[in-house]
Amino acid sequence: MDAVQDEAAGKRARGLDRAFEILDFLRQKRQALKPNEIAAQIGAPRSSVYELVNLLLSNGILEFTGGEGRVYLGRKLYFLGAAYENHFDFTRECEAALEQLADETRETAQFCMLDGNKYTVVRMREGARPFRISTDIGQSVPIPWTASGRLLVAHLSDQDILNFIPPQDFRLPGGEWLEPQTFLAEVRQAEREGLFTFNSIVDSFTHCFAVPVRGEEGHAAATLCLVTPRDDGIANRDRYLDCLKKAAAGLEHAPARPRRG
Amino acid sequence: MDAVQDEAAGKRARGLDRAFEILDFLRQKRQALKPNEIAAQIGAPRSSVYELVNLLLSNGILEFTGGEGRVYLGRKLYFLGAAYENHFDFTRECEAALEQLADETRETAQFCMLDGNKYTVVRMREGARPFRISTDIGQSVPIPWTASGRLLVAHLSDQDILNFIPPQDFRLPGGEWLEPQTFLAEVRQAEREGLFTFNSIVDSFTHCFAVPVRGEEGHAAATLCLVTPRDDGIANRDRYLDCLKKAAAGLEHAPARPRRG
DNA sequence: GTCATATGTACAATATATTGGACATAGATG
DNA sequence: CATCTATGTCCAATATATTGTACATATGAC
Repeated sequence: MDAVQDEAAGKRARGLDRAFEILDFLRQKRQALKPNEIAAQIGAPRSSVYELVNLLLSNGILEFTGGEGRVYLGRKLYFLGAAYENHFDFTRECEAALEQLADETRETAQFCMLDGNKYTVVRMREGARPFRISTDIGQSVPIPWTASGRLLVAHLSDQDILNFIPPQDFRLPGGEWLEPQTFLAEVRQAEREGLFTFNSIVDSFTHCFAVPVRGEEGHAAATLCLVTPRDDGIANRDRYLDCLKKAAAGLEHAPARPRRG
Repeated sequence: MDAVQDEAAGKRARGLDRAFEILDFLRQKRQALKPNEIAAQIGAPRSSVYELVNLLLSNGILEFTGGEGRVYLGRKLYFLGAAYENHFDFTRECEAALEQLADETRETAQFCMLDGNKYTVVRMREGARPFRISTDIGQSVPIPWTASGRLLVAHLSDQDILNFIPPQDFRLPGGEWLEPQTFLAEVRQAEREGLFTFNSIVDSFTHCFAVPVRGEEGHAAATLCLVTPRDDGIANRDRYLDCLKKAAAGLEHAPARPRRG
C-alpha cells in the first residue's frame, strides 16, 4: 500500500521496507501467495521479492503453507506480536470492557486503533440482536470513513492530519468526496467533546459512537465504539454514551502502560 | 543470539537480519531499551543499530516507550502476529485443550512449539495446587532441556538434529553435559512411542509429560505437556498420558490448518 | 578543572544488496 | 507444431546500505 508513495521512479527500494511491504500485503490479503504473485501485485521486481521471501523464510518470519510454494506470515511474527501484547497488557482489560459494553447495550462493540495511517478494528464483540452488525477484524480502513478516525488523529495539527492521511482516503466507498475541511472540523469537534457520533457514511443503516481511550501521552491511543441500527442508536444516545465513557475510563492508560518496568 | 554464528569477522551484516536480531533481542529482554544499549548488548555497530531502529520506528515495527528514547516492539508486530494466529486458528482449540487438561489433572499444562532452534511455551494453564509450578511464556529455552524437545525434532535425521541444535545447548543449566548421542536415542524413543516423559533435567522436583500435536506434514508441529511434582507424576502416569493423548487428538491438525482456503 | 562513560549525530568509503534481464521449465491454447 | 503465460533460477552491474570514525553533548567521579 505504500508502493504509491515510492519516490520518483528509478530509485531502488530498501530491503527492509520492501520486506514489510510484503508482510503487510500478505496480512491484507489474508491468504498464502506465491512469491511471483506477490511481486506482480505489489509492483516489485520479481528477483527482489524472491530474494526477500527466501530471507524471511529462513528467519521464520514467513512460512511455506498452502502448497505450491505459497508463503504466509510465520510463527516468529506470532511470537513477536505476543510479546507486544504482553508488554502493553491491554488484552484482558479490553475484553472485559467489550464484554461489559455488549451486556449493557446488546450492540456491537469494538476496540479500534490506528495501523500506520489507516484505521483498524483490533477486537470486537458482536451484539445480541437477531441481525448482527459486524466488521472484519484487522482490515485496514481509511481513517475518514469512521467515527473513531475523528478521535484517533485529534492530537495532530490540521496540517499534520492532511499530511498523514492519504488524499485518496477522503473518497468514500460510494464514490462521494468528503471535503477535508469538513473532516477537520469534525475532528476538532470530536476533540472538544471527547466523543464522536454520526450516521455512518459508509452505509445507510448504522449509527456509530466512538469515545477515546487515552494513552500515556494523553491523546487517543485507541477508541471504544458502538455500531448500532440508526433508530436504536439515536433513541439510546445518552445511555450508550454513558456506557462507552464508563468502559473507556476503565481502560484509561491501560493500552500504553507497560506491565512491569 | 545469532550473533554467535556470524560468519568469520569482517563481513557486513544484512540489514534485514540485524533488524530481526534487534526484534528478537527486545522480545527476549521483554523491556524497552535505548538503541545504544541494544547495540552494545548484541554486539552490533552503533551506527547500524541507530539506522535500523529509526527505520523500524518509521514503519511502526518499533515504538518509543518508557521514555529517554527507549524503544520496544511496536503495534505493527501485534497486527501481523494476530493475522498469523487468525490464519492458523489454533488459539481457541488450544485454550480448550489446556482447560480440559487442567480440569482433569489439576497440574500445570502447556502448549509448546519451536521458535527457530529453541523451545518455547506458547500457552500455559497453571495447576490447581497450593504450590504451583509454572514457567515463563515466550522465553526461548534450549531444546535438549525439555521433554517436548525430544518430540519437536523427531522428524529430522540425526545429522539434521545435530546441525539444527546449537552445540552449547547440550550444556544443562547445572553445568552438566548431555551427551548428544543420549539425546538422539531419546528422540528416537519418543518418536516410536509417540510420547516422552522424564524427571526434568533442569530441576530436581518435577516430572514432565509431553505428547505431540501433529500438523499437516504429519510431524509434531507442537506439543502438549504436563509439569507435575515427581511423586504425583509417577503415581498418575497412565492416567495423565491418557488425558494428554485425548487432548492432543482434539487438536490434531489444528495448529497448521488454515481456517479457510 | 580533568577524565571517563553514556548517548546521539554526521559523513565518507566500500562491500554488497537490489535489480533488470537472460534463461529454463511447465502448462495451456490454438 | 508454435506461442503465450506463469513460475522459478541465475548473474553481472551499479546504486546504496552498512559501518568505522570523528564529533557533540551531558553527566558523574574525583
